[in-house]
Amino acid sequence: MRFSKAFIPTMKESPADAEIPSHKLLVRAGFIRKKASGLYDILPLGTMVIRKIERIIREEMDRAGAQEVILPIMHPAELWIESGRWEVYGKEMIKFKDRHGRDYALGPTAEEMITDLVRKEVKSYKDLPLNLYQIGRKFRDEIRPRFGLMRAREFIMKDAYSFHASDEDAEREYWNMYETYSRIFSRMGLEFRAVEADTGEIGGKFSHEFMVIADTGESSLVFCEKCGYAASTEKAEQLKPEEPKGRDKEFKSIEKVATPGIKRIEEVSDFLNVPPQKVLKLLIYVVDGKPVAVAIRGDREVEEAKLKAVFRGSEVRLATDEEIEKFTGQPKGYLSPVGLKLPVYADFTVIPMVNFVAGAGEEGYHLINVNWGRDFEVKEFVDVARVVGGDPCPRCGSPLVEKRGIEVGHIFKLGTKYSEAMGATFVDESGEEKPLVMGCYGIGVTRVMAAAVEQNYDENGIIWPVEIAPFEVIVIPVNVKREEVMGLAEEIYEELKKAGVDVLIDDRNARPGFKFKDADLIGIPVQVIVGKKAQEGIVELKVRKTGERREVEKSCIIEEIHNLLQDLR
RNA sequence: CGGGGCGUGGCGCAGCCUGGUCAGCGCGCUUGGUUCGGGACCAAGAGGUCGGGGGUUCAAAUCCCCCCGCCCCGACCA
Repeated sequence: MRFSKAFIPTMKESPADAEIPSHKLLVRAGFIRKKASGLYDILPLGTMVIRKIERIIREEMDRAGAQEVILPIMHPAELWIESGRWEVYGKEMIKFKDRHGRDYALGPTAEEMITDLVRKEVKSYKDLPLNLYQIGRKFRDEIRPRFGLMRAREFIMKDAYSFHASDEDAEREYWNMYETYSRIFSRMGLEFRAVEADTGEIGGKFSHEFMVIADTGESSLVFCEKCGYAASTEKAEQLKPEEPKGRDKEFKSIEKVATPGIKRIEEVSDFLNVPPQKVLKLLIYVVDGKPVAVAIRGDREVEEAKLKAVFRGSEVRLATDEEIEKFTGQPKGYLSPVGLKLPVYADFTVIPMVNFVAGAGEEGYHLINVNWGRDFEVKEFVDVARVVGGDPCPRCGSPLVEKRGIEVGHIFKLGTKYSEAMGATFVDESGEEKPLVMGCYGIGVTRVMAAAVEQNYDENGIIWPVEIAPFEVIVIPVNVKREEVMGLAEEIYEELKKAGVDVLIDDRNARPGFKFKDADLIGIPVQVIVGKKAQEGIVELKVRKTGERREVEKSCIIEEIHNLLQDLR
């Protein structure tokens, strides 16, 4: 590709509406342009990156035994009504009517579409298992699209769906996809973690999110460097502490102290001069309309996703002030587990607590030297606290590391949710009709592009991993008017092309500094600078990532570049 | 949806409070020339319904009303 002919509109300044690095840089470097909120044009460079990402995904999915299909983007409403999701998916789905008044949606995901296809064609266990995938556009009318490609309303996704005769086989495929995804993201040169994820209403342990590690990530995760445990903080478990032996021997007598106007944990902690870890926080939640009292150590936070899982609720929220009064008869800010009308569920963090502070159940007073078991009963110890970095690993006890991540992939064992709703059945070996067992597996292709930038950039621009870089090499003739410079540059360019290297030549009649800036900005991994020593047949190789430069004699350029690219992979 | 901010040539912005001499700057673009290893310089140019509509006024980018678009934030006192 010749830069002079290519559509690569770079710019010096970041667009005013871009916030995060990937958004700014992808726009500045000419990979994308915004069309409207959450909608982007993907320019030639961006398209090249997307194609490379897709190619890796295709190769690995095919290798794993999946087969590619292309399903309509327009989804007939009937299928969504059948699965019960027409209403549930609600506002996020873009719905419209055709000229006959029939309802359709632009597909946000394709469980219904694929299940419909498979239920019509698959009748016997002999046709199973089956894993079908597609790479295409998805539409989600997000409440608030943001961060460029990170949360767009139209995006490219690879979605795969597998069908099985048994739970065991679905599980086997789940782990097959787990391995496949790990290979895919490794090949892309990304630092990632597969974390145990919250499974929402479906339940079970079979859901992993693949997170690209980046400070700007929307979700947080913890992992153990020793045993490999990794989980989203929406899911991460706590190591259950032992109840200290003889803790009752330490019990002091409970006392009521005046704490006028002191409500918040920090205020209480300051006022009574005790660390927040010695204060009990009591929260009233409403789980599917019913009040639940949850006690937790004062410095910790409740992870609502975990709470939801523990109480198997579909809707969890904090109680309002009025509800608190109604449910407990106590004033907000001074809630006490002692004498509480509701059963107290206590987080694991409460187990080791002794002689702690709690509200007194009346305005302006707290209790000190409170002890569970003596002063109030704990109905059950539950694991609802949000795990943070430094907490012990639930598997091996080593300290966990906490990082932020961008979710680029998600694998899920669906079970029979859709097959039952939509009557997708098969006949097994004994002639019995059963629902198909399903799994689904997604990768956000456009998001991978953004995440790769988010993880790989510096003050000068993007630094693409070789495997997904739009070009592997850029040849920069420093002065296109000097024959020996241009001649050598062209020669190298042709040779690299012949050698199968993706190469761009910056044949623009521009000053060198300008070209260097652009080359850094668009992030091509290896730069070949043809300049001063062209006459002697010597060029300079520069590695974008490290800034390392070395002079190379013309005859060994191809070999040197191959080695460099190999090292960078 | 609630809260905040923004909308002025392709991009980044100033001007708005205190209406008039306010259509401006930098970058980019065109032409000519000089330059040529880290976003050059000189000269001459082109390019704008000041988001849209309505209103106030002798006069509106500027004040008022409505609409549209874009960005950011949105639980954790129990």
